[in-house]
Amino acid sequence: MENRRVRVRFAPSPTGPLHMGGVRTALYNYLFAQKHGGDFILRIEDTDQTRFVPGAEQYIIESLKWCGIEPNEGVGFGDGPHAPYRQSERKHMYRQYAEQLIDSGNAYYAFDTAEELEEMRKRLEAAGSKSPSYNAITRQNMKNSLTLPEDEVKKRLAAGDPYVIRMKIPRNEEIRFEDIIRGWVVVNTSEMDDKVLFKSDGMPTYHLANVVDDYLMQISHVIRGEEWLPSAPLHVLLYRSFGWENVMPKFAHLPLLLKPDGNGKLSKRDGDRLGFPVFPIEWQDPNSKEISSGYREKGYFPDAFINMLALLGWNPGNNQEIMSLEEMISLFSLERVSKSGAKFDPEKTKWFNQQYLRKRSPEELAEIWLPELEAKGIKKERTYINEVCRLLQEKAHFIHEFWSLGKYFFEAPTSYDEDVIKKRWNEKSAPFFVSLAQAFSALKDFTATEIENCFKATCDKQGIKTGEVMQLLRVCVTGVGGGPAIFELIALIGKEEIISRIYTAISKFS
RNA sequence: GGCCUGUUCGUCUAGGGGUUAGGACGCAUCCCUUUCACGGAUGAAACACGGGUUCGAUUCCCGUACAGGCUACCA
Repeated sequence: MENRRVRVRFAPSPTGPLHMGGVRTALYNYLFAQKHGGDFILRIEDTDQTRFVPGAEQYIIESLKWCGIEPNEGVGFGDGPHAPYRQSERKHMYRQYAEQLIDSGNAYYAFDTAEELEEMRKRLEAAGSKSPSYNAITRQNMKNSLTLPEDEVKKRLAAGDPYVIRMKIPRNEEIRFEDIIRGWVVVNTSEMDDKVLFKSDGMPTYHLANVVDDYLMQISHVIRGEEWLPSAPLHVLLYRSFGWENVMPKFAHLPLLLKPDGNGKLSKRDGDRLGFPVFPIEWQDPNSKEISSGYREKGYFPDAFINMLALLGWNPGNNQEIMSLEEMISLFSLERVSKSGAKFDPEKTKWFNQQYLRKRSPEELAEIWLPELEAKGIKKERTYINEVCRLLQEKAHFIHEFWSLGKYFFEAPTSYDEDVIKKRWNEKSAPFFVSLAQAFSALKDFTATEIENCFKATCDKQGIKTGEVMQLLRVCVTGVGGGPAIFELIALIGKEEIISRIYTAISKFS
């Protein structure tokens, strides 16, 4: 049991787009599995038919693929020995386990209607109960197979009366388990209620399906969000009731992702309000048609996104922050996951993207940028675009900034930085630029060093300090006051075009 | 309300009975670049509070406060 094969799962329900917190949960599962040479399974928990959202499952699969954290077993990633991996397709498997629990005295049939349950809650509240629930005490006053005569139960079942199966939580017992991240957690069963395990629609609830599937799929570690911590004791009890204690997975409950400002967990609303995506890829709600932005569409690199996410609640113990997936795998451990929730920081996310942008080769960047250029009708040799990318990559956080940062690589400026012109352009400027243009046209090798030498020589000849005209030159050829190394830029754009741009500027400002 | 979990710079975090409490993002100043960015340097900035335990607690224990999660025939 101690040396059992590591098998973990990510088990979302397809009720909407996958939130970045969910992506992080998937990531930690993936890292853990890879680290230990184990399996990572994607299981779709669609036991609630009323909350099914078309497209959500496909969205989850596509998101994981984009992030590069692919399960090696499960829905959308190839069937393994435990197929199917969609709980709706496993429906027929659960009833027998619920019945097994009834036979062993750990569960019972309950026939109460929604109205009767509501009535019970009201009654208990009126009587001053702090937490009105269906439990060891209150179940005695309800309609279930513990209170009804045996033949009435049989009659009701035979008649097809709607029923649920509830867990019979024992009285006053301490349930304890050791969470890898949080240590020992102890809960008394008197705080727990008789949770529904099997619904009247013939589907299991999360609790039953989750435990049964984890058992059947031989899951060794359950790594999930902190919101599951309160129900973990129920799951432990379930393993015990089934007699599966010796193969019960180890638990690790991850801290939550919190909103950047104020308090509370990160929600879709925060993204809208503060202007950042909370989803890995774009999602369109099938009903409202409302679109939620995604990191992919916003121009984030998947590895930058994943790197940022990995460090939100985990750190490798050294000061390294930029890590490839491979490095994360080798460094990862659940013991180094922090206990407290982490506020998401959109600014740092941009920084991560910048780091990855700078690490990319100009060729890779060009490849990504190309469609945008083509859409703009730009036709340039690939080597030229590569060079533009090389010059621009130090200046940007995102590829989509390239165009506004460097469109002058493709077309002459149409506007000029007025502040620079106003400050620097004087009666000596026009003659200087005329002689500079002439000197440029005489150059045989139009290279950065030759251009620089030529520029300095012209300054000397005209008795002008380089500082007086350097930025003017930049504005003349690019229209803007800042940018990449000026002489490299000029060399790249090319002699003829540069000379023409200089003459245009002279006529404009004189 | 009840139960569970948590609390180190504004944020992500390292650390851990004796430290100048370290790093990163962001911010500020300076250097580099006659630009912008990058890079470099410097700076402001934290152990929630109160009791214990101890020679000594930010670190261990207990309370309090605050925060979050859960409290469905949702997951």
